[in-house]
Amino acid sequence: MTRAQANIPSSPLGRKITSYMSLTDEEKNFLNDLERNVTRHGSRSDLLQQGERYGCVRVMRKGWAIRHKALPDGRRQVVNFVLPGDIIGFYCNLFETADHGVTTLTPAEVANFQPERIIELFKLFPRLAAALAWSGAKEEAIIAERLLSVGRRTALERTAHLIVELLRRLSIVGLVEEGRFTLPVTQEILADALGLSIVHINRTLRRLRDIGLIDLAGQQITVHDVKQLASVGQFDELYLHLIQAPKQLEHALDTKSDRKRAGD
Amino acid sequence: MTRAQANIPSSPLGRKITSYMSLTDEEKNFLNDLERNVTRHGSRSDLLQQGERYGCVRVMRKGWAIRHKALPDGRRQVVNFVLPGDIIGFYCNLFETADHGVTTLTPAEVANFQPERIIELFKLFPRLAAALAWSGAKEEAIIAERLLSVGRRTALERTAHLIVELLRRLSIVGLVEEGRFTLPVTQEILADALGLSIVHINRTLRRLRDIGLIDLAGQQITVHDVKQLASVGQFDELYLHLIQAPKQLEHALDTKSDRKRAGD
DNA sequence: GACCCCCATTAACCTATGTTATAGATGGTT
DNA sequence: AACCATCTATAACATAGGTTAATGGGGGTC
Repeated sequence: MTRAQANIPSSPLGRKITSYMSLTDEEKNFLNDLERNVTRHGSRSDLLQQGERYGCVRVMRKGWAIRHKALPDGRRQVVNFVLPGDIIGFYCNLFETADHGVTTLTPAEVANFQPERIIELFKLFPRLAAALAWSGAKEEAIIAERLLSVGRRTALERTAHLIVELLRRLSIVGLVEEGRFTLPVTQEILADALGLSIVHINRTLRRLRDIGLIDLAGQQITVHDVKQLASVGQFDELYLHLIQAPKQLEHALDTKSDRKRAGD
Repeated sequence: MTRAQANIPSSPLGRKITSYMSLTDEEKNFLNDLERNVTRHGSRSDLLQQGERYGCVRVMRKGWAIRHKALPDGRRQVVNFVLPGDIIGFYCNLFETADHGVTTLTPAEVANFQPERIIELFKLFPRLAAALAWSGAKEEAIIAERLLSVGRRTALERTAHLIVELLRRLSIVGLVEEGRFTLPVTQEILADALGLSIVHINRTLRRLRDIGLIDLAGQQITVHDVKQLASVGQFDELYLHLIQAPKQLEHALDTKSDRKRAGD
């Protein structure tokens, strides 16, 4: 348990949590240990199939994936994009079977661990438990925002919104350079994420290019004016806050509850 | 701390958790104590406004509410229905401001407690923490399923699906009698939940009535043949499982992690 | 009992988006 | 270099669902 090593969490998960809450060496070691078992997967491979029994909890270390649900007749909805540092099936392991599938979009590096370790974590490291809970709440907020998109935004607004969302999420993990990032996604997947047809997503992207808001070159997308794109997408600042860090989380964990506990 | 009292949790939350996991007296007492501070609200009153700072965590004891998000120009999406026993803003309290509003649809009875008590709960009762985490995951699953509805199901399918969902969720709390329950909801709210216009929801409900799948009399809705309605809505059995109890949760908490812990 | 407001209902018309079809890129494989 | 599978791109056409507008019912309230 070297101090120097422990202070630089090698796990993307640890790095993500560290960005909004400082961790003790013990906590960092636990996280690093969690992610010890890393597997590699090709592009377009299923990490989890809808209807399958949940196996282990996974953390995306490198690459992209999608969470998706399908109807019996094949219609499909992409629920969310899984980006580096994201957790897959954290709580869901408590369910009997998966109600959604997870499929990689690129070659991916994934850390795997047994769900029991989550329970262990809940018992031994309440601060980590709360941090992960927060992370789960964030995921829910993202899905709810997408529901608003699909339910109430026009195709143009939806598409603009998604691009801004991905830009924001990727910048946190350091994957955006001067408004440019890799979008390893076919138009079919975009369509399934936005509840549109593949033809209409094509039309919509064309419009965004014609307006001059984005540039597309293969899988490279460049956003020229984030503010303008955000305004087209009616991107909500509140929702933005959610993607950022909760300042009070650490404070709450360190101060308030210790006080309470002492009083018990 | 009377044993007899503790065994019958008076809190709907406690009752809900008890339905899938047995609780110790200490845990029950903690939950009962959480819900000590009950407030009453009229119909159509805001329990939380979008953009507002989160105040306290709430548990719906009686009545219905909706979680909703709005766009600047007034378009609105109902994210979920809050039914008796549901928690409002559990994890979200870790956020700076609410990204959604919560409004009652009926007179309501709500229990309130400070977010610090959640942290307390995480530190003192890991089993409860896991149970609540599971509850949060269930909520996410419901929202994801609605996303699938709005993104990929037709108006008729969506509407049928929602009715079956509400029927299922309400039966768990004992609010359905012979396929009949109260739907304290205007067509405008249904429209906002399903991403449809108010006119089209009307058309769709008429179709469901004409087919003979449902009966509407004021706020009383009767489902004649759940199976058929579920099949119209492409209601997924997997998703159904999620609404039921997780058999393994208690087991996992009692067995596996204690073993681990002992080994430490 | 007259007035209102909110809500459900329907009809007529309109449009954003879906569907079908075709052609051209792109990139990997033999 | 020819082949194949995917993917993008457009055009032409179809439709599910949106919009506008008008009507009527039910339940408060003065």
